[in-house]
Amino acid sequence: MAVRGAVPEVIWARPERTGRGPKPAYTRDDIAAAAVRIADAEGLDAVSMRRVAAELGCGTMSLYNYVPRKEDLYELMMDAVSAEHEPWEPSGDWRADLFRVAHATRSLMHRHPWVPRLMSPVYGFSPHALRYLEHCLACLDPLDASYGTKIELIAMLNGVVTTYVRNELDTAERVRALPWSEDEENAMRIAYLGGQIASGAYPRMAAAFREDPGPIDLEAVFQRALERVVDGFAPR
Amino acid sequence: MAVRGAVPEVIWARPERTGRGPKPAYTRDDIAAAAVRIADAEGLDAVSMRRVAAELGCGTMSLYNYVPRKEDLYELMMDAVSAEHEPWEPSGDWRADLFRVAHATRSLMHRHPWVPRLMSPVYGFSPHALRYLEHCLACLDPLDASYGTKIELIAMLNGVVTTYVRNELDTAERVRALPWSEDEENAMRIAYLGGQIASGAYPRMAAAFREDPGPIDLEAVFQRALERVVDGFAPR
DNA sequence: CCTAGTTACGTACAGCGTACGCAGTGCGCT
DNA sequence: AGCGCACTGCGTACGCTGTACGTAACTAGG
Repeated sequence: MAVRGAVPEVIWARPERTGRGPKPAYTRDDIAAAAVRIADAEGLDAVSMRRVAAELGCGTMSLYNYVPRKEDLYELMMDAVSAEHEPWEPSGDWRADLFRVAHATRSLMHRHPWVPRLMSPVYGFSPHALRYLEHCLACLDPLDASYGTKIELIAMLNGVVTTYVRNELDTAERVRALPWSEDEENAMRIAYLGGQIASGAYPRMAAAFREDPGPIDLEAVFQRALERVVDGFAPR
Repeated sequence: MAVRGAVPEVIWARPERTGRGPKPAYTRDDIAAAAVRIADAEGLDAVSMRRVAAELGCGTMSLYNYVPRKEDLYELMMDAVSAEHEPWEPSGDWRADLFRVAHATRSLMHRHPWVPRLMSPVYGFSPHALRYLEHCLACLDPLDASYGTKIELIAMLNGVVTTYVRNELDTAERVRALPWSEDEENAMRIAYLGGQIASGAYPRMAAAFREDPGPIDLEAVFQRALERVVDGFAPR
């Protein structure tokens, strides 16, 4: 009896090729790459089984031979982008190495703006995600702490990076679903916010808006956030 | 000419009642409460325009008189749960007050497990979200820092709380969409992870798993994370 | 060689967001 | 007072989604 449809099994435990029957026309990498290409160009919501199949040039239902559920397609996508994280030799300065990893993750998310939306611990155990985690732990070898603490630190740093970049990209990613332009979206939100502030109901918010911050350097704000998190864990 | 369908306007700027025509049968609060009830009981994906209309006892398209787009329904839901955040008189100990806010947010998310998935800066400017933000700033009055820094701190703390609770609830929320049970899901992931670790390709991960952490106290891990973030901002 | 298991793919179904048309209602203006 | 218009309520319909299922072609193991 052939295994049809979804079955309780991680996609990575499924062999790509079993030996019997015709040779598969595509690899998992082909499929993941096609899905990533669509998500990069048209947003995550454009990634449908039909659309990916069309991108590959096969029938919709053929895709289900490779990917039992849409959820598994997301898992392939997240693993594919994790593969962009090429591990390097740790320098011995764990703090600097951690910052380097964080900046690499941020730029990865800028290349693939849908990643923050998909970020979840359940995708943290794909082959390339494990390689990434192992590399982070290698960077932390010089730090004298338990693995439990190190993993807490990595999780928190990843969380902060994700949150931060999500805030950077959120409107940009969601604007695709809007029936109007990003400018109109921003204009209307600012107009409403201005009205609320002017109402006097939120005096501290009003004061915050009056405070002149000077030019905002997103890169600097990000770096500052990273340093604060790391300092909270291991004060210098 | 009547305003039909979506128009570039925040839902909060739309008056609930304009004076002309028959009296609306429902208030925004009714609608938000119905949607929240469904999301709490059956998960966020069960919240569809049809389902909410059915819950209210009206035709699907009648809902569009109140809520121009589904996105606005989410905005109503997020404001409705923000309203559960009743501001209190700050104690003068901003650190303790911040922790109290964070714990309240965490327990709110446990009551409404779909909140982390919806958490986004764009919902941060609804009436009750503004009230919440103003209250956080009030708690930070004793802290000698610019409003810019204070807002960075609040944003980071909220981000950490969201990330943390999302990790707690993620599988539980997503298990509803799975064609198998949560136990099977966990079992298969652990089985795969165990195999990978045993392969020897991830020595530090393997060491981390051999390390006996003793009983894990989620509450303590959470509190520790909060303290680390706050310490990173304002070392004692 | 045979046959079981696999690939490929068309059809079909239930559900989604929502555009549009029309009937009925009651406020505001003349 | 009464006309007209803005509004509410709602049924229908369109294009989209994930995916269950049936069928035909193919190929490797016994």
